[in-house]
Amino acid sequence: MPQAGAYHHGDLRAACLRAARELLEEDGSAGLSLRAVARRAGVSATAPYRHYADRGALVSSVAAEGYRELAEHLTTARPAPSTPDDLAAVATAYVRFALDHPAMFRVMFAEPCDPTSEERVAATSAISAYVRGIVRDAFPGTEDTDALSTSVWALVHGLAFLHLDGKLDSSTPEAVADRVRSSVLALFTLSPAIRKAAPSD
Amino acid sequence: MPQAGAYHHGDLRAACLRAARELLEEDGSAGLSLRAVARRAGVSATAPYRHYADRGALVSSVAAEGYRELAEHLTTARPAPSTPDDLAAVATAYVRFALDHPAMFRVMFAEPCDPTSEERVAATSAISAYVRGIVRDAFPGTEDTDALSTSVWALVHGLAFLHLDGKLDSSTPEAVADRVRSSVLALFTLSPAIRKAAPSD
DNA sequence: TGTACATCAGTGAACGCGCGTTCACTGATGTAC
DNA sequence: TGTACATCAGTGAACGCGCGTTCACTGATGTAC
Repeated sequence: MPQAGAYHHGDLRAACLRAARELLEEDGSAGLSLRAVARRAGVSATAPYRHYADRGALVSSVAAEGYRELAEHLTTARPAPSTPDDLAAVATAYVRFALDHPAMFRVMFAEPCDPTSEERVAATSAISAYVRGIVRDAFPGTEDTDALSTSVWALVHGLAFLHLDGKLDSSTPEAVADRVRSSVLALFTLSPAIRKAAPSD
Repeated sequence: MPQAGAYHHGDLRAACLRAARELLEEDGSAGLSLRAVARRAGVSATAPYRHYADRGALVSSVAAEGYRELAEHLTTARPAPSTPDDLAAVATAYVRFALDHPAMFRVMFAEPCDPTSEERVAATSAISAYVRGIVRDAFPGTEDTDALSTSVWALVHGLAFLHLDGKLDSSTPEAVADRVRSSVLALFTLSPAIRKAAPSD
């Protein structure tokens, strides 16, 4: 019996993923094309069809890999986050990832591809579970952890895209980090004004 | 002297914008192509070049129009927002706009086009000024209004994209509205837990 | 008022491009006897 | 161990597509005298 995928090329499936990654790193505004991936992998334009049903399947795989890398990047930043401060650090890491890998980030989120791909769904829900975990640890008294987790993810995700799309200045890493940090913390230090303005909500 | 743009076609510049809008409304996942716009406007493929330097210029104009519409949509939702509750309503309107006009929203934010276009810059800063205004009114005691405004915008923007990209369920308008509402408010009702967890921040 | 001219919005053919996907194929690898 | 066969990864030509942009042009409109 063959070692999985060790026929002619070696392992074209993995090689395609690697090639796709390289292309995305090299051109931050690139779209991902099957042909370009094949070219980069040193293989005919149609070879990838032996491993991916169509372009969408490749994109989904690349995206799934991106989610895993993002998750890893976040846990590296703070292995056991448990305070608002840790949360801010993780938020910064998220935005940093987006800015350091813009094309990949767009493939992960902006590329319209099969939203039911198992790999993608699993990878995405891993991220939201991760965020939920941090929020639970950082704010143990919270009633609706799910709502708060969504808020946090959305806040950070929005910061990532606003920077990525040039709506917020991202010329230096420090400026970005400061903004992310202060944005995250600003929401958490609002309390006095809020409680006065909306006592019944 | 001619009435501005009233030569052969009437006003092709405006007709192109209208055509672009129609195309974006009809196909929510459409990219915007010069040729498709020309076709829809009933004009040869090259006619738009009399009015736009290139594709990017058209896209910038369309995006600018989108920003203006978004702003209008928000002020219609709450003409004089001044409470956290108003803020939640405006947030919901923002996300609703994104979901009702997905292709337009992507052109406005995800389409890589000239970020220095005067029209675009003006329209974008109008939005951020608007958000800042609400935040100032809703939370008069806030120290760093800019940071808080950025947070609010990012939160809402992130919610818009996470829904748009299928990371959050958007099957019914009510579900979306509830989630946006509770996400926005969750951040504002966090205070007790936060202050306990991060007294020195 | 009428004519000659300049302007310039819109045309249509053509360019070269990269794309996703199909198809019949080839040739290396693995398998049965 | 050796041979015949089946499998299947990768090939290469071809399809039809839509795109952005160029160019020399045409013909309607506006202007000067």
